[in-house]
Amino acid sequence: MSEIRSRSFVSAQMVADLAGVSRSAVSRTFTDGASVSEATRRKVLHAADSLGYHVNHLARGLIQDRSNIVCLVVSDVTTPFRARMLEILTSRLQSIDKVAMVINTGGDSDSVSTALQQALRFRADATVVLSGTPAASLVETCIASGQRVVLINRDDHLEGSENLAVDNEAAAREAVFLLRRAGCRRLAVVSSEADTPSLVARHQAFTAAAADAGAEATLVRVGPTSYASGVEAARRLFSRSNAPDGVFCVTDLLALGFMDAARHEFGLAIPRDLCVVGFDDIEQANWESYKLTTFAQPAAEMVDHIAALLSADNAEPAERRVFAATPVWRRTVRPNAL
Amino acid sequence: MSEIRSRSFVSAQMVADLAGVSRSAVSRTFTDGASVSEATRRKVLHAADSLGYHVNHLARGLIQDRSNIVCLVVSDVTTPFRARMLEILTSRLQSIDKVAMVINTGGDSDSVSTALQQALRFRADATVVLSGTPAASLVETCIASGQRVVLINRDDHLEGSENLAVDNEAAAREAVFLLRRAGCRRLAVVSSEADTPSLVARHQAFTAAAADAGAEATLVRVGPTSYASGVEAARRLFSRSNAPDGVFCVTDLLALGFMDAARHEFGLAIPRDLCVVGFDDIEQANWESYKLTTFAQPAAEMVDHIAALLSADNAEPAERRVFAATPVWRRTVRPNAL
DNA sequence: CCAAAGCTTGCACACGTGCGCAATGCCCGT
DNA sequence: ACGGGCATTGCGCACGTGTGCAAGCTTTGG
Repeated sequence: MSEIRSRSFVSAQMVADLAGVSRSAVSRTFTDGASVSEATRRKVLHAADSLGYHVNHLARGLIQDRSNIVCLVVSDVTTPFRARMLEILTSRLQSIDKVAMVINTGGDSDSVSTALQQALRFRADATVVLSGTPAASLVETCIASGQRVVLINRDDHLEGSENLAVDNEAAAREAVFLLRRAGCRRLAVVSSEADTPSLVARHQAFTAAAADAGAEATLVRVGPTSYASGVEAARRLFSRSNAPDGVFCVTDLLALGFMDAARHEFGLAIPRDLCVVGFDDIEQANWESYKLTTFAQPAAEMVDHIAALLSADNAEPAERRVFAATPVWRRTVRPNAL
Repeated sequence: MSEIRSRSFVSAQMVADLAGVSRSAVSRTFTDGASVSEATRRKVLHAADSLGYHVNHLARGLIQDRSNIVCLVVSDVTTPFRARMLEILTSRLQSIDKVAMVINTGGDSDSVSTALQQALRFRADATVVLSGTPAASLVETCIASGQRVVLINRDDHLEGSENLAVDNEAAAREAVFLLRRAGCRRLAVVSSEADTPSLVARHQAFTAAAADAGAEATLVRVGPTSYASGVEAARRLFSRSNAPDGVFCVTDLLALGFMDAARHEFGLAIPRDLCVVGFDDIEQANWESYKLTTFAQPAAEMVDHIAALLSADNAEPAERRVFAATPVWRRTVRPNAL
């Protein structure tokens, strides 16, 4: 039984032959709003079902001016916040009859270009860049080809792209306010060495806001944006003299590592000895061991907005849309009245 | 400036015109192993670059017997283990020149069928089912059409599908052994109400192994497979008399919730009062607040195996491949010599 | 009973590509 | 010089689909 396994998808022609109608009738049966009589429609559906026919979306995408494919460019999917964006985006896209093609850029900007090329090659209707910095020239090509390009948390506004961002500055200012109201004297901000625009914006805004308030904030940047980096940041901050008592971590993941090290390696009590504020509101921030006070990114709203952008087919002028990050009060910052 | 935004991808013909060659030459330039002289190749590449040309993979997939698309059917992407599988799978697929199309089934088995239909419609080379139970008839259609179908942690061996599984029974037996060696007298196993075959296999094997060892194990099944369910399971187990002192949680996520509730709500010390064993070895299991002793699923090896399956084009007889889950020793089980 | 109008249906073209086939040009050995 | 072999090139077909157009059929109104 060494039969050759070759592709043998059933085509509309085969369905038409079995149903005794023309191929057009088959095509119309599976096209919304096309004119088919109920009788032939039933014949076609019956034949299609018994043959296991499914419309070839590759061929359909060749004819129509949309492939119903949306490319998601992302790196580091294991990061809880990214995973959540993926979760919401994929199911939301399906609800508007599109399908997600996920391209993992593995971090380096070189492969972001590769990702955009894949988006072009598969004639994606749109490309959503969740992480990484795309080459401007490729973005131009995408837009010139009629693709939509959605950039999330990028500073550089590329001509013709849609931009979503979170108001990092406001959140960072509010973090300073919360920590100082809790009575914290020595502030610090923990970030990573990644040059992600949103992370840089957060720690820069934090130090600026601290300076405005007459306080000084030490900045620590460690490795990648991970739990381990949070641990390492705590080691650096608490090994030196003049250790901070109020810390803003630009990411929940950093905050959780930071808290664990502060507690278990340095015996600090949170929020008594140390107040911590995070950013993202990942699921783990609400775990009993952490109960991290943090800023929630409105992931669902952002995805809704993206879905609306992709559904609307009018060539509206690309606008930058800013979302507010709202504080989620838990137990790592002392309450107002100290 | 109300110009209509219409799809205007550049085709091979346009490149050919600009380069002064035939369209075939353009096609061959972008086809591996085709015969093109260095001179025309350069002309074509130059023209393609200045026009922003990218091969249309939809059209290519129409001709060839492979689309280079692999469909990943998954639900609940935020679950750390699923996110890790996605992370590894997407990047591994890219390394063998395939691209991942992710279909989120949102849990219900109805949409698993929808997912398989999408895989058929986009003429995917293969479909990898990471979660959910696909309808047998649709799987048959996929295989009859020449698609590969890879099922992960499914019991029912569907004809023609490739099956990967983890040796849940062996791990569950070893969990019993570890807990009894640590001196635990009253065993329990925490699972969810989901009918995922692998989870059911784990808790069934655990109770069976416990019975073999002359011990009895209480089984608690709570809601979905989540952190919150672990919390709830702990509440149920420790509110009753005869509380367990050795618990196997069929998932790390359950274990972490279970530990947090045991510690913070019931004041138990781990591993002194209570030993806990998990399964999956997600990143959070290694966090300082948990340091969970668990069984590691060999995600990378499984993905390598999938990649090998998809690269090989021989129609080898579908075989069920079982991977061993190896114990990762951390700090939630008392060491051997008590 | 007839004309007009509406609904269905089949034909044929187009989408962008890979590849088989034949033709052309070039190089080399005798 | 000449024939044979080889690399390169262009032509044209095929892939599976959506859709405009015209023809056929059915219904309706008078």
